Amino acid sequence: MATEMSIQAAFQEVMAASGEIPPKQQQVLAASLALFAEQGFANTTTKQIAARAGVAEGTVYRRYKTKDELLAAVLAPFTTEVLPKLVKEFAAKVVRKKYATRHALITAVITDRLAFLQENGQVMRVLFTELLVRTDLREQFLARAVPMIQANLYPILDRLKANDELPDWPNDRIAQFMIGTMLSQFTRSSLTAEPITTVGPLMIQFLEQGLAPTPTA
Amino acid sequence: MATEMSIQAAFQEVMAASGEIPPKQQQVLAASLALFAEQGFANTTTKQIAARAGVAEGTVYRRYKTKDELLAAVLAPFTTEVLPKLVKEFAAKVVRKKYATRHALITAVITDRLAFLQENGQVMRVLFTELLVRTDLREQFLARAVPMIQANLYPILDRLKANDELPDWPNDRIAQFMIGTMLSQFTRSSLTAEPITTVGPLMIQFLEQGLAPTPTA
DNA sequence: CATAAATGAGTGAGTATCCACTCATTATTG
DNA sequence: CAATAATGAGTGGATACTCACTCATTTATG
Repeated sequence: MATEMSIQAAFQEVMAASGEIPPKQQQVLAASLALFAEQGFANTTTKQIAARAGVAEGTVYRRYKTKDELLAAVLAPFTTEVLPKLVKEFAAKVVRKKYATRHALITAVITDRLAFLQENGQVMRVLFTELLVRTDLREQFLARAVPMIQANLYPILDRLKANDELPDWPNDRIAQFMIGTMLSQFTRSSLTAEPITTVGPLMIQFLEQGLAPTPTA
Repeated sequence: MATEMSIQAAFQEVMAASGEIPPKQQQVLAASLALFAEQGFANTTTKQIAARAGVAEGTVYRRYKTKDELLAAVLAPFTTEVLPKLVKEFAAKVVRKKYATRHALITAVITDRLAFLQENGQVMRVLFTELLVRTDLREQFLARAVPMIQANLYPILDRLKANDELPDWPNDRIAQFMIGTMLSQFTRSSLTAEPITTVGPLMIQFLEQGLAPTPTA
């Protein structure tokens, strides 16, 4: 399952970091993630989690004392491990290859990040849904994600602007257009279960044109 | 409150349609909508609804026999009354004014629909959140919304394509880019509580460029 | 090496709480 | 006074969470 790859990896890291996590606890985490993604957090019972994990209900509470802690445990590796790593890897790659053109940047962003979205579809969905409803989680997430994007993406945008490869719009708007376009496609794909890859080329073209610098420079 | 205008209007229609709805029932509907938007459906209790509506808990169940019916009652007018009317009004306006250019169309869409999104922010949010989690609701909604868009927006797109004002992309992709761009801005605005109007001009420019026809025609 | 002690993951029946929903009773309206 | 609306205490079922106990594995001891 390509779907679980990245998160599996994240769980591995957490395991390695904080000693051993026994296999049943991993099953609990995996079952929680799957059920939260399918039904939403609030509609999932600890009984269901135990059943899908093939575990007694008490086991669910062994390591994580509340259902909310379970949600945090499922989401945390994503924001603290996966997301930073992938943003930085991406930035490093872009910088290394010295993408000079808008086309190169956007192509890289789209292909790379679409794959990322698809691989982490489950967590993305849980995160997204809960962010809409939980004020605290939202603030916490934004406090992490926004600076990360500012530090890694904005310099690249500035460079391209200087080279007249991007219009002189605020960085957050440019980022918004890029991220928004991708997320809207991701949402649609994940709801209709259609493969997201087919949309790639058109998105690239759309973004490339949309983010063309205005001649009034 | 500009926020409640359109929905208030929709509730009015439903009232007129199916006899009288006593004022306390309207308070119940309004309270439900507000709480669902703030906390999500699953995290809202009927006790909370009664409290906010200034009503006894039994009153909540007077007209709507289950909590799910209450959700349906809050959402239904949106999809069956507000949305169709606004789509058709929009299409009629566009056709009447005979927008020949991409710029005119997009400007009209953005200004019009952004105002619409903002006015119906609460319902939009509830609908959006629940669509992510409830399969049945999703199918039901798509079965209504998709044909509506196809019938009203696609012909306009086709005409513009014929006039070389739009690229020869599938209509659903073009619609996706437009709707996605707006929704992403709406989501951001509604989460950060920043006014959405400030983004309008940039969105228009971005979409206009992004949807420019490719010279390879 | 054999035995005892300690550890801690796992269990599942049990509990306190919460919540959607009911209904007998009371207030309101025409 | 009839009919409808509103009330709020009450109910059953579900759900998050607990706890006394088991048992396999690891560690200490003579």
